[in-house]
Amino acid sequence: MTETAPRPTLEAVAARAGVSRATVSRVVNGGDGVREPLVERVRRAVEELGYVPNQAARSLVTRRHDAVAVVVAEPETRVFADPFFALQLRGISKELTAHDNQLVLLLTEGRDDHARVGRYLAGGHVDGALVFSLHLDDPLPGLIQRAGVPTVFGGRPGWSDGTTDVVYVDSDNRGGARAAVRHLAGLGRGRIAHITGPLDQTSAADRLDGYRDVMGDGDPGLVVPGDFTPGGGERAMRELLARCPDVNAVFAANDLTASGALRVLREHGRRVPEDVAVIGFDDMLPVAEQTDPPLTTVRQDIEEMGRLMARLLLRDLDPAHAGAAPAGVVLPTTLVRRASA
Amino acid sequence: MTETAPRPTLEAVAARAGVSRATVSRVVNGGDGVREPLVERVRRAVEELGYVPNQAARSLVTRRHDAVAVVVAEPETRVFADPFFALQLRGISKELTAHDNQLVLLLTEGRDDHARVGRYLAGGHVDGALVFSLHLDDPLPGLIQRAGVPTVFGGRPGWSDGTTDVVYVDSDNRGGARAAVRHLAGLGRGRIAHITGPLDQTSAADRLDGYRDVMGDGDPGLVVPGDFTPGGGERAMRELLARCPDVNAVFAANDLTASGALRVLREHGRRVPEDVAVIGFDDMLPVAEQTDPPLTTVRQDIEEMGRLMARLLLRDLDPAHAGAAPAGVVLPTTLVRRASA
DNA sequence: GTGAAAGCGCTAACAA
DNA sequence: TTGTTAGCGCTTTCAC
Repeated sequence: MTETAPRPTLEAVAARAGVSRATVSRVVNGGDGVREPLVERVRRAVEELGYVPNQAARSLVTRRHDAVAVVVAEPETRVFADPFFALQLRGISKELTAHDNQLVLLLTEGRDDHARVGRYLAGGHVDGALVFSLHLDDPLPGLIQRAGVPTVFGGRPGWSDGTTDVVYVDSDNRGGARAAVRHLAGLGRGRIAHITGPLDQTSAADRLDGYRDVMGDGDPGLVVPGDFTPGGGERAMRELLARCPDVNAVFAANDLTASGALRVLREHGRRVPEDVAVIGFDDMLPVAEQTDPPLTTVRQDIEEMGRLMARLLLRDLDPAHAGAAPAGVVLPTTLVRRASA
Repeated sequence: MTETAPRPTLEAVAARAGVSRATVSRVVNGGDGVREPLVERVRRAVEELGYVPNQAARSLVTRRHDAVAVVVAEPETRVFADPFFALQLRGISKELTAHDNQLVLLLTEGRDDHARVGRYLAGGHVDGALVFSLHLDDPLPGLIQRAGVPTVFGGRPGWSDGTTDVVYVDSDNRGGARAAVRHLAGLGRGRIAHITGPLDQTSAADRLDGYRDVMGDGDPGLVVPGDFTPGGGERAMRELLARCPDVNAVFAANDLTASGALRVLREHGRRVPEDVAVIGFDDMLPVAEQTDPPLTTVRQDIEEMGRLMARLLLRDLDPAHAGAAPAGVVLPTTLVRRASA
């Protein structure tokens, strides 16, 4: 409907400035090696004509796209139900924007989409990819690596055995979990339970490992499965209360889980933190600050993770830094004390 | 680091299949008007060589990109704090994917970004744009329209006076609000309050209008400002209780607001719904189902809104439908009864 | 320092 | 139906 007015080309700018196309091109791309007065003339012509380079034409010859794909596998709605994804995306967006790169979002939910994403990446539409690999058995990461596109993963991929050279950014889930459990122990709690996340995700598995680092092979009945949702937290807490009525502390795999647990504790008349101390994970503000009582939790800087992923990828893409990629970056976590523990 | 193997070109495929480039091009783009045996030969050559069309070269001549920008203005973190945005994005993504279009995400947060987005859209990188215009005074929509890119807005833009031909998708905020308030009235409640959203957003303004449609010019003290957050809901509810202790029903501008109100009501020993009935808006499952008691609310199908936005834009982009764009589409809302009213 | 010219890989007239 | 040819708008040697 809106008729596309024919946009001015390099040619037009060159004509107006009274120089060659090559000179205009040079000016547009930084202006090195062009004498000041000419630069000025060209700049003015660009301005007057409202010239904007045709990216397709440029990509055709440079083979760069200044675009990065962000691949989000979301078999479950959960990915969308918490702000995690959005925050990370924001971090990524900021960093890409700062380096004049575009963000192409690829949402997948199933086998068909995998093939599509593989094709797209292999098709050379983008310079690199940022991939969120949530599940241990996700075929996507492998597919993507085969596509031969420089990639940075968000969260440690499950199959990363440490020897392969995958680049990823992760939080120190294990260390954070340890800090949480130690804090509970330091409060004098002897019966510390853990409500896990879905253990096919490395983040959940790592948090469980952290718990075990501190607790050793204590009462296995104190570990109950959750799924990162409030509902899962409720179910787990009920089970816990039934099985180990003497539990006096809970380390929940994330804040949402903790909020569910909190609700059940209240229901059962257990005071928090007096009777049962509770710690979450994430420090998702809208959750952690709104619970009753406000949640002590392990904070991870999600937006920073996103930013870092983008930074790593762009560096990898930059010819100047070719091949200097580290295997993985793990961001620290910090314990945020509120009222629940 | 990963060396890009030189990808095969049309030329190569043509050579291998023993046909001309034009024929290969035809086959690759649908294969109309090419005899079956040739189609077959070309297909095989494509397969064997692993040929993938170079999108840049194609765009250069077709002036199509099969890509759509999604512009999200998010001056506030709030946009990210609830799953609204993510759901809409998902709907958009699904629809675009189904039509082989890519999603370029443009997140903005401030003046500088506006200019950047304007430049990008004017630069002809994408075929169209989907824009979320949240605030009345947002300069972005105007900027974008000036860029001359076909655009569909998410939510009625504030400046849309109904006469201009903006294309947008919105929920029936006003009708939904009316339904909610009528329901409360039908419950026999005489003192129905409204906690508003930020009134510089059309959705919030429309909900207030809906409330007024039913309540007329009743006690103005029953309308208190909120901001779509739980905290805002708490503050508003406290104010309400202080000002109109006889309030026996609350229509909150969204679920988050309602959750805050609920908390304060509980604090004050008011039973819900016996003493005060409460209705929210959105039917954000993680919120509405988790409140105590579960929230009666007005549901809007957010994912469908996203899908519809994409569909409208793609139709507008399709030469076959040129210029047949409707002004705005308003999706119905439905009252979901749970326990709070 | 600047310009001329040769493509990048593809599509779309136009011929055959 | 198939092939030939002329660009799309840009960057980039290579002369000048």
